[in-house]
Amino acid sequence: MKLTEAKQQFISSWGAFGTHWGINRTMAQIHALLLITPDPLTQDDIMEQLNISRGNTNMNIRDLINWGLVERVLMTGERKEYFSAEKDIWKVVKQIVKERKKRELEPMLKLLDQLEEVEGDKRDKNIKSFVDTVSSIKKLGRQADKTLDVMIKAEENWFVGNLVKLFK
Amino acid sequence: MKLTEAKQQFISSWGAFGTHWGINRTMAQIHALLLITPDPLTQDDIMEQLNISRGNTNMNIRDLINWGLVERVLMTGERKEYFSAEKDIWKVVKQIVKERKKRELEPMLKLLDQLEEVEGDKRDKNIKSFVDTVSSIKKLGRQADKTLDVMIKAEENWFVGNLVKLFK
DNA sequence: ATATATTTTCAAAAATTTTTGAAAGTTCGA
DNA sequence: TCGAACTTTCAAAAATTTTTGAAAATATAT
Repeated sequence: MKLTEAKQQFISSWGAFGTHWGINRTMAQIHALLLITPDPLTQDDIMEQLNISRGNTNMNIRDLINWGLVERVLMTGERKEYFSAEKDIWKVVKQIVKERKKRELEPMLKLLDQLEEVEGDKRDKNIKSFVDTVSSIKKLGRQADKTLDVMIKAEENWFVGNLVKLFK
Repeated sequence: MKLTEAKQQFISSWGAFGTHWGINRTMAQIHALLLITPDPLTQDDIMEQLNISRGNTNMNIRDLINWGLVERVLMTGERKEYFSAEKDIWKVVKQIVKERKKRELEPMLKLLDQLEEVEGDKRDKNIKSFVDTVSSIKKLGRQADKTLDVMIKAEENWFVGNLVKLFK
């Protein structure tokens, strides 16, 4: 397979992949493009390579920056802004985990705390079933939260080494 | 908070939560409803409680069954089909992990294998950057794949106990 | 076998999300 | 201060996803 074709494949699969994770196709594609491009790219480069409009490009780059996955790069003597993606995949994964934890897991745990305090007789079958479900989700959620905290701080070696040993 | 309100909140948040994970709102809501309802429900019960059409209900129940999260229950002497969700959250999580691994992670790893074999001189900066990215994603992906395999087989106690100790 | 209850399908409609592109805003050198 | 280069915004259009509901298919009781 030729490089051009391989790149194309990677970008398009990464985009499709993203949609299974609540990330829009274009955002994932821009990320993919920046991941496999050694040098920083401008908005125009990205627009051209992915065939998307200026506005779309701009918005999705902004999102990627908010996610901490892409950064603006200033080239000396150049007026245009350049963009480049973090290439260390372990760092990328940790960053995504960190953000999703903050955006999704933590608010969910907060809500579950409230729901657990539902009024009424705990012997009522309906109340019991509700509280049991909420409690067990909360318990697992808290556990996951702690586990992810450690993961976020860990080095890749730690993950690949220790954890895997444990699993044997 | 009253039970009715708490249930409503849970269902609607679970639905919103689902959309961040590429799952449609209704499917997540039906799942939530079945999780907190002690007895199995019929299609009509679900339609009524969530205010959705018959077709929509039917399709999403089918999806939930395909995901292995809901099962048909036959009530003796009843003609209608009833549905009930697995209530053990650890089992639910494992089932979801298992399915997503099969549907997403494994095909992605297969693709990366192919992409890694791109033609050309590895000293070319563009080829090198591409191959490096693909390889490192593959490496981490394979690791995750193995780790998830162990997790799928594990008991909840193992997760809550051993893993957490390791993390301290 | 027929009538009735129940489930499934799927084309069209509705809702939602994404994309576009032109206008407004900003930055910066001369 | 002006004007060109560049970036950002956002209402409208396009694309995509989800939902509806009525018709078709299937199952069951009599």
